[in-house]
Amino acid sequence: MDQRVNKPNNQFMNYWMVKTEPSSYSWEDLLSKKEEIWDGVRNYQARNFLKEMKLGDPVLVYHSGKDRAVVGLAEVSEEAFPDPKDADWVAVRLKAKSSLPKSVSLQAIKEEDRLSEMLMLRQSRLSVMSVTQAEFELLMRLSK
DNA sequence: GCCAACGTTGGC
DNA sequence: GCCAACGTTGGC
Repeated sequence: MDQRVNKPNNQFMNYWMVKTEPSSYSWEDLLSKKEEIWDGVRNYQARNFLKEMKLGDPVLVYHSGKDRAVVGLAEVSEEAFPDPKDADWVAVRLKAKSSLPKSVSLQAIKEEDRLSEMLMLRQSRLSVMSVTQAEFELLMRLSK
């Protein structure tokens, strides 16, 4: 089933999640910088997702490591372009939107049946992944 | 600190 | 093309 939804301008909108290890780059870093090139992704599946990202798509930011929680909401502010460090790969630009009022922990995600199919659970090592509209909306509700 | 799950590399 | 060895990620 196609989980995408029409935007007013008739383009498809997708929902995404990116993982980051806060000790190397945190949500707070993105918040204070407002915008950042999201590069360094060296996995083919993740690269394919980066290439599918469209301007304005919502992007959830997840902290791996000690935090293990979805902490912030960003959006795609520039679609895929060659990774400045290695043109065989791609990067996007992300713009911080808002911190989640309440972060959603990995544990909370695991305890929620309706999130049991999430890619982040099925493929725990993937650092860029798609999120269905239903999953996105439920996560946003859990963050309030 | 350990380990499972992957992904990559290199010998054959 | 197979597979063992190795490196990395990320949860526990």
